[in-house]
Amino acid sequence: MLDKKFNFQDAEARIYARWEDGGAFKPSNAPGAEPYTIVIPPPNVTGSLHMGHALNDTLQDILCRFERMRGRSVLWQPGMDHAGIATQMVVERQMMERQEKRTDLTREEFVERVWQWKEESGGTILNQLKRLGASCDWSRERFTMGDPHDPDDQMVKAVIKVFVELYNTKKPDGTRMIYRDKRLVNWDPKFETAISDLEVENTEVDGHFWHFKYPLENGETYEFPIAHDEDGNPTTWETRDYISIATTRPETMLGDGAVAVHPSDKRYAPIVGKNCILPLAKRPIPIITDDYPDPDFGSGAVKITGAHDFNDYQVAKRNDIKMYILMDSKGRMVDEEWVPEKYRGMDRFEARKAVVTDIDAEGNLIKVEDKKIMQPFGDRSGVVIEPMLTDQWYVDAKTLAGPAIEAVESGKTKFVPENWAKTYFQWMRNIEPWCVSRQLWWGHRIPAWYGPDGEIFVAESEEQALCNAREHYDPDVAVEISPGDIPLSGGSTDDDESTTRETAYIAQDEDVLDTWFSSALWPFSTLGWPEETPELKKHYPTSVLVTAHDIIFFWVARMMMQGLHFMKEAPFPQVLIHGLVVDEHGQKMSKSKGNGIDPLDLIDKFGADALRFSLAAQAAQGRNVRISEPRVEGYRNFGTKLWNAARFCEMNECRPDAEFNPGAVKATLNQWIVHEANNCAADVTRELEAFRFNDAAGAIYKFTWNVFCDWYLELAKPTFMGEDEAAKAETRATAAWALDQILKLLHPFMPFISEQLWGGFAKRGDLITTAWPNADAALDNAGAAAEMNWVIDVITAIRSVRQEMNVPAGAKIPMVYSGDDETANRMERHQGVLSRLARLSEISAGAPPKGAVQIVHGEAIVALPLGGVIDIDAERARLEKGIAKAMGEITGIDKKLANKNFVERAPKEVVEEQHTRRADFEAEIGKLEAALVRLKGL
RNA sequence: GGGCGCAUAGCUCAGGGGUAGAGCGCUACCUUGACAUGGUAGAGGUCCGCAGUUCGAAACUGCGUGCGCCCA
Repeated sequence: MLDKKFNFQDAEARIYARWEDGGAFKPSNAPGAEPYTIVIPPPNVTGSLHMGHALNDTLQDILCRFERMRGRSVLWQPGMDHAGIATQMVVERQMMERQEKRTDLTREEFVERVWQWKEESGGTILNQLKRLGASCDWSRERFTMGDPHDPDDQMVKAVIKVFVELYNTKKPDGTRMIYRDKRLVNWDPKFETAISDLEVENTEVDGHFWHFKYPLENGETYEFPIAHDEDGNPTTWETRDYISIATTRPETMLGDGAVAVHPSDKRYAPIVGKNCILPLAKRPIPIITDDYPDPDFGSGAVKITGAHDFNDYQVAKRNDIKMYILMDSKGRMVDEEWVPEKYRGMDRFEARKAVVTDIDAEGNLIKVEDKKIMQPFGDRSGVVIEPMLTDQWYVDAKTLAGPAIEAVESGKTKFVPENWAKTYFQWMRNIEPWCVSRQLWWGHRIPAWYGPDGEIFVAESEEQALCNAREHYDPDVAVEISPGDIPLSGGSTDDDESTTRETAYIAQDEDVLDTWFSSALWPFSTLGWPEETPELKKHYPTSVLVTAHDIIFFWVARMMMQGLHFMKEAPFPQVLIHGLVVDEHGQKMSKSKGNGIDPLDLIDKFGADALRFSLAAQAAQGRNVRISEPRVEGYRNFGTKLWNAARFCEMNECRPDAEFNPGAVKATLNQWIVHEANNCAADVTRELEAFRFNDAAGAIYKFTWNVFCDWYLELAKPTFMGEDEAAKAETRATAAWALDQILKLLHPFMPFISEQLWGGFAKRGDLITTAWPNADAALDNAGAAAEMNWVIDVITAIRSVRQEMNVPAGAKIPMVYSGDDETANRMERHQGVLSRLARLSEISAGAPPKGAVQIVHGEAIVALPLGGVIDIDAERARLEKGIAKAMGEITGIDKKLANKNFVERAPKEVVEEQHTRRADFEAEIGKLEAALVRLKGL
């Protein structure tokens, strides 16, 4: 006997272990099983499960379980990425607590610490995924940094190979697919590394707008208009010996290389081409024209700081303006001649204050305005990002993007919903060179070595780099790896060498690769690439990628580019973009808002099944998922409902029968539930195939609760309690079969409770690997459906009137019906359930007795003689309300039918339908009016 | 400034050229032998506004309003 409720706390871990130990998560080797593959969007090794993961992984698990039951050879490939900055940050913070600094250690020692940390505390998220029920093949777990104990780890090999191959690929113009360049990057002064655009969060903050005077060189003056008439023509001028500029970042003025105005701006025409003197630095800089300045904004003149502003950088490049680097890696003013001594070494914010004060002291501060400004922050560090001119490695993303765009344009890869293709195209078509170097210690070290002459040797190994270098240098020169960090130029003879050969020392690049550089290879590196493994052959391309839209740029785009380049085929034919998980008010969950809900808490409280079902049931395409406790609680209740239905089945000895043939049942009730279950299977299958998780979940929910529990089991009760052993046996077997259908269809959504109930009834294989129920048109039975729906409607109508007439719920009352032969037959056949569910004392045929409440049900009239208890006024009102409603419908229909255009142009069936409806309402009114007449006869 | 999306019951949302739906909440009644994490019945809607297409628009198109998100 089942307990009163499902004890998920005990069951979940036990069931999960059984699946895993039984090998259910491994791709099957069944002959003919088509592969079905999903690579997990690798969570960050430092991360823990949040709602976004819960949704993402629930949807993937639903698909995997669904396809596994459909007989596919399913591989859900799990693993994590090494999250360069985040991980380094975590380990450094841990060291800080012990009063240690990263720089106290050598690079090797620090990296060793990171690995140690990973062993001890990394990857908690993977265990959390197990609690969610994720059916990943854990034996294939991969990590973007590879396995440190395996010198031949191909996760590492893959990254190096990709880098080297891209470097060695020269385009027709002679440039390489990976190259080194000096460009403006987002610099994070806290982590002292470049970061990607996507790791920058722009936030509006309260700032200031400082207006400065830049005096003209040699005391030049010009007439500047200060008043205009209605047509905008200047009417008053003043003589100026300066140009007015404004900035939100005053400290950058020390790096100005020019002042730009719009070529059409007449106000400044007289001084274009002349110089002004940069305050403080006392450097003459030119006044130039460029389309960038907006004449209507501020003074219309813009200072150009090419090395510290993305817009200015473009202007400076266009106009060949000198760029002055102002800050070091920590954001402190540099010790360079163009920075006045006073500011050197100052922090950038300190320098800002000093610059403003000093310009004011010079009399060149015009005014300060309060202004909302968009400020870039590092999403990990939280500090203000500084645009900086640095040397970095770049991937020629533009070239890689070509095939990636084509794949989506041609439909080889489809976004679901397809709207997201626009976002993808917008990003891809405007793609910038991809900066892949990071100034960190944790990550894949860039396989590039520098020689003393600046020559770069990119190679898959140190040995190969040496080899390349030996070819490059004069045969007389010995080539060795530099013992220090910096390549030693030339060098003297070695002490212990008897030769007098010169030695060229080469040294490896200090930097590491962007984490996404390795994540981009995930769909093939995890399958064994660059080896030609059987897994790679079988599971690439994967079947679908499931992710939220916020990662389209980060990851989807990059996997498309690398997959197409190295595998010559897109990594997935479909990209399913699901919504974000937000709180019950629609707000994005975030730590700072404190509105985050921990999925583990919900699992503890309501079980993994309830959480999963909540997420799936709300995962409508194009919508965010709002999660709230009451909702999850509701689906926990759904599980309990199912549990109790199963318990009821058990009590009534409904045992699954392997020989049972649903197409051969005799009782209408059983034919009907077979029909309904079959429809449900069709619905769930269709919706899952189309990624409409909410509709799939809705279909199984409705069938379970509103069809099977509310009606089938109730309608079956008289049979279970009756004497007809044959009917009892058939109904028992049918109930067991229908419950089995429910368990199978529900399994992808609620794997634990379904598996538990499946195993609770009979000794048979695990549900997880049981065949999915395919809909079978032969099981449709419209006749049975019509009859049972009629029964249900009669019961509902009687119940409704009982409540309305305040008949005590427990009281049994007689019913008298009149109608045609079919009605009589149905009343006869279903009298048991009618009397039970409508609480009738007897059922008889005949004219409605006096003093009876009368229900018009299709062609039949169901009368309930209530004797003295009936309130004649209330009954009259009830009947009149029914008449009024039907008349209202008829009025509407008549209006349509009176419209010539409708009758002539609407499809025949639609017109016909209106006639039928009208006749039905007409008949109903007739019956209701007759009922009124009888009522008056009381 | 560019792009995307949303507006349907008190709340959260499905739906979709002809007849308006769910969950939660609310009201009343019910401890009937699976289930009170339950049952039965009910109240509740100018489907944001305006115009167009159409025989017919809540649905399709355009404009407007309001609210989100992304990119500059």
